[in-house]
Amino acid sequence: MNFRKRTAVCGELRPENAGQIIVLNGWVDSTRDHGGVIFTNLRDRYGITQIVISPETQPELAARARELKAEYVIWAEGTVRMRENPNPKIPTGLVEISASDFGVINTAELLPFEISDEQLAGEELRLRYRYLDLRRPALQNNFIIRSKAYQIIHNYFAENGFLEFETPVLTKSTPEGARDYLVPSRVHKGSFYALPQSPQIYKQLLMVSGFDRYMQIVKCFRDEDLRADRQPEFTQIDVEMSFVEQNDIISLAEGLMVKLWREILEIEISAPFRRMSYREAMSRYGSDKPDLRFDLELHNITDIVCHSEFSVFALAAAEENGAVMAMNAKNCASFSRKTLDELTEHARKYGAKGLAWMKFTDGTAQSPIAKFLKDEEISAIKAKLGAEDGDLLLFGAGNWGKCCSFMGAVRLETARKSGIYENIRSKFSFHWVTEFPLLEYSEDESRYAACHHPFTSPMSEDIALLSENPATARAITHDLVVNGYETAGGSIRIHDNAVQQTMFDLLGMSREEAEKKFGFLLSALRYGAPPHGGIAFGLDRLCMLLCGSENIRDVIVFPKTTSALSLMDGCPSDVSAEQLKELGIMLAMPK
RNA sequence: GGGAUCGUAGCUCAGCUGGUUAGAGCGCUGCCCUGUCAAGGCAGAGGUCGCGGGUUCGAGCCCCGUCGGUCCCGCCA
Repeated sequence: MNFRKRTAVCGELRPENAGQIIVLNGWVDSTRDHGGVIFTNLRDRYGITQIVISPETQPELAARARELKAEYVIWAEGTVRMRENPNPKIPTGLVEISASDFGVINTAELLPFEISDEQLAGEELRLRYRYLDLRRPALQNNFIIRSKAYQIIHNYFAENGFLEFETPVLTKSTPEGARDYLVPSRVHKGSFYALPQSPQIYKQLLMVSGFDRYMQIVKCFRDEDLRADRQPEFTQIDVEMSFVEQNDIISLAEGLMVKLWREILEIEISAPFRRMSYREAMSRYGSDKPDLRFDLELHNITDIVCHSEFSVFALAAAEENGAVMAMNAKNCASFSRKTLDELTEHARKYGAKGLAWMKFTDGTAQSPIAKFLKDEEISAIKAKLGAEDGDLLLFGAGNWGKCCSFMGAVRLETARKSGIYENIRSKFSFHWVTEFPLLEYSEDESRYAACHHPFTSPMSEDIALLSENPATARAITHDLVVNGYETAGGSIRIHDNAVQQTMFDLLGMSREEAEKKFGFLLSALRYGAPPHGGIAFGLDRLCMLLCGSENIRDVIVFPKTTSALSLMDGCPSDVSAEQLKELGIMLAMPK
């Protein structure tokens, strides 16, 4: 043993410990040498404790203390005592350790950046040295929260009679959904496993097996481009239940949210959460995952402007599924021309051709399109949107769905630009979006694709629509939206083989193909499948919200960059020719 | 696949319209200092301006390409 083992940690000492002789282990956070007195802050994951050495009475100790550098690992023994000058900024700030001895356990080279939450180094550098960045108290706190969440989740589901399973990671590639990560088989050259996008089919099969209540905290993999809230490998809380209807799944999920927020943040959130249909979410907020911490609702003014002389409005209104949508940005008449241009540019990114605006000041409407609108049209619009002096109205026109979604993007951007965002940072909103369309038509592939996944049950009242007008059929789905993030999603599944076959038919999948890809599931559905459904939570996004972060990398220990690289270990990387040969793989694109 | 933006000292950044020897704060090194906690004072070291090419009498700055970070669109059952 080359060090004195700690008898306390750096975050725990308080005035009541005064007089005790203790030993601390930790990292040198900083040293302040005043000549006549030397202070060293020792840090571990529990906190920071100040150690004091007095050169006058401890010349040998002081000489060694002057050799200490940032991030050395040391042990220090001493007496806890009250400080002459307390530091109210840290929990241990009332006490300090008067050192009697210390030793260096390990030295550290000069770090590539300072371990500090105050001024962050570039993210590229911090990712390259992720193990050092993870020493930062703010990041450590995120993983302490994440760890608490694991415990709460396991307990919650255990208390509710759920069994935990581990489903395979080497699985079968399926045609629907995201791009798969593939793993070549050595034994069967030319064949591949896929890493799971989610354990969807396995959990359904466990229902057929009679396990009734399944849960798993599980890694999932999707080979798609990254975002601030999306990583190629991420963690789901995967849940499936038998003999249930949608309400059972929803209330179970609500119970978990209440418990997480209560036990981690000491915030009481009220359940049941508000529910709205997909159609309502799209038409009122322009998003299937609206942020309901603020209003800025969209209004359909197609009826008011359908005969307008402003041709953009009139043409959109005349179009099939066309619409003119408007939003009242309260008190935003002060937006500059530049800000309005930026909003328009933002709308264009989401497929808008343009964005019209109208400001109300001193009782008059000021707008580039005012000259095309009749007074009665303007006053009808004003009345419908409740516009008053100081308000800014924003208008979008076009296909209803597209129009709603770019206006939804404008809604969020307006919230950011108006300062609404600043006031809602510490708020939380939870709500459900249900009744998603079962299918959406893919222009690219000239066929329907499942909105959720191909095993999602249609609403019973919409089953007839599957043959008449598939695009209008709704599914029994439930998405949990927290602060505008899709935090969980699920559905009641098809437990009837005939309905499942109908789905595959609609997806343009031949009987042979369906049999080849999903035959095992179709078989299972013929051997006594209970009605079942479930939900999967994005654990990383949940943790991000609990940590008050807007970036998923803050809650993933070793994340990838936007280009899916791991800067720390340098993957993905070359493999040897021997490895490739063993797998029967030849590269078509040698570097 | 596309758009925006960034890359200058170990770190965070400034660097004007292209013009002499590229700056600041922090950190680092040395010295001083008895109560700091972003300690303070004095002195010092430290630069392939991401990389490659081009324009120009002259490029950190302009142009083309490329690599990397971030954010977004598409994509993400």
